[in-house]
Amino acid sequence: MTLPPQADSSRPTEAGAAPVGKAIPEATVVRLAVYLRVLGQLGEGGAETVSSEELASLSGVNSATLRKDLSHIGTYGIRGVGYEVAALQHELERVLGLDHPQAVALVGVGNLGHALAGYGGFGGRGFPVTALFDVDPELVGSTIDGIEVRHVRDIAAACPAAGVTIGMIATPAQAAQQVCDQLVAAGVHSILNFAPTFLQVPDDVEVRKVDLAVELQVLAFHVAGRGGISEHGTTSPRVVHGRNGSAVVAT
Amino acid sequence: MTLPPQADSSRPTEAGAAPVGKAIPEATVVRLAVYLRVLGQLGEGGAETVSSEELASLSGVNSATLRKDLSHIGTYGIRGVGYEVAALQHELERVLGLDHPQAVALVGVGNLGHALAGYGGFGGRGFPVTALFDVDPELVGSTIDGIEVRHVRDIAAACPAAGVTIGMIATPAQAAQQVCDQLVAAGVHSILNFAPTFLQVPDDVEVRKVDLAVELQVLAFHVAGRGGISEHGTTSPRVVHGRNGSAVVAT
DNA sequence: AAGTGTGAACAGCTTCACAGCC
DNA sequence: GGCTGTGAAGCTGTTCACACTT
Repeated sequence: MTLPPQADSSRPTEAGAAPVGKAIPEATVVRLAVYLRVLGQLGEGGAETVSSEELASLSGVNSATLRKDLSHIGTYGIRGVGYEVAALQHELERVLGLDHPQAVALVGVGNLGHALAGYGGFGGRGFPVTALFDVDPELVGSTIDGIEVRHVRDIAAACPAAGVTIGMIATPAQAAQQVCDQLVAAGVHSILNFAPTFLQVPDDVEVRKVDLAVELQVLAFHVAGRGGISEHGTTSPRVVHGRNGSAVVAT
Repeated sequence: MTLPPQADSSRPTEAGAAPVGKAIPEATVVRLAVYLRVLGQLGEGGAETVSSEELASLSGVNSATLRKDLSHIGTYGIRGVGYEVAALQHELERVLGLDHPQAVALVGVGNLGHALAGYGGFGGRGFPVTALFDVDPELVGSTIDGIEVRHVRDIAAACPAAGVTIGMIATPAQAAQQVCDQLVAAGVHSILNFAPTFLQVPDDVEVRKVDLAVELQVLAFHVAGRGGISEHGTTSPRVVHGRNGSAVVAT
């Protein structure tokens, strides 16, 4: 067994016709999502413009990093002033593909899955959960927030019908690969994996993983005394510390 | 498929006296946790030794990366043979600080928090949840899996008493910073943050973040067509595959 | 005066390639 | 012969520093 040695990070591959010239680094994409959230909070707070310094600080990154990130998507700042909150927000939404909702399918409605299904945050933010699957006879047929839980074997049929573009796997590890294969067969090319296993997928499928056990173990490592300390993020930024206290975010 | 990485880096800072000579890169620590899981599976399967090639492939990384990672913690391989599964497993547990349990406090027992509290996986893996907190009067006083939910204001008193070393924040964004400050005041130096906000903490506190909205947005970006495609991991590794497993879903 | 955009320096992590040991 | 351990090379992403704009 072996595999394609692919090894890179950002790919030069241009899959679609994006209005952007070059490829955007993965690390940058992650931060763009963070900036977008902060911009939303700033907008609610009534701010019209923000400086790179301020936006960076609220996002937990270095201001040079932020400016470079934004330079990847074009130039939307005003020298001497900063960025227009609303304009930048819309631009980021467009780049991230949030201008139209992405239907999500959730497989595995056990403990964690059930919580994810009921987690209102998704639907409101452009990620409506439109399909639920499980194998447990007790669950299949029941409904959660108005969505019926169907049997995993229906994935191939139900996902396309529901317009699903993103799949979330919250099953036990042993089942994850199989479920993943079914999602892929159903045309789902983006998967968020909560199961503690490495998923093998074709080259045109994107998998992101959230592994709670690993997160805790990394923290344990730091508790044990080794390692430096800083604000890392799984998803988040680099380091940077801030100052303790002050600066409260609006939300 | 491929994949890059992550989001964080490492710090040179040496916080404690570890038996290891140099500092271990953050990226390496994350992968060590992954290797440990795979070793556990191999051990259950009866394997005595593994080659770097096999372990790497099952973990989704390049074999050279794996060997370099292990070289950071000393030399436990046998040239011409591979690694002893059990020995390496114990060594990794030791390095990650898993030889004694880390008590976890969970703040925010709403939707997600409740699922995390009930998620049996933690206690069994050395991370017993020993304290729960919330502000909702409906929840305070109730018990989940035998643990009483206490009011957030008791954090400072209850955490030290329960021997808490790791805190998990699953509150709404607006409350997160305040809760974080209280955990820090209670002596908790390692925090796993599920709230969508950047937490400001003193230099000696480690924060890791899990942001579901960001994960979905990054996936949306790929659905939208930009970006290369690969197996990324929030937490996870690089590439390479494992084998397709059979097994049925159990939930 | 203030703040963006960016070339260039820097740092860290990954991969190669091979010497050395079993 | 097979496989680990590791110096060296290659990359990617981050940070600096400053020219340029408003």
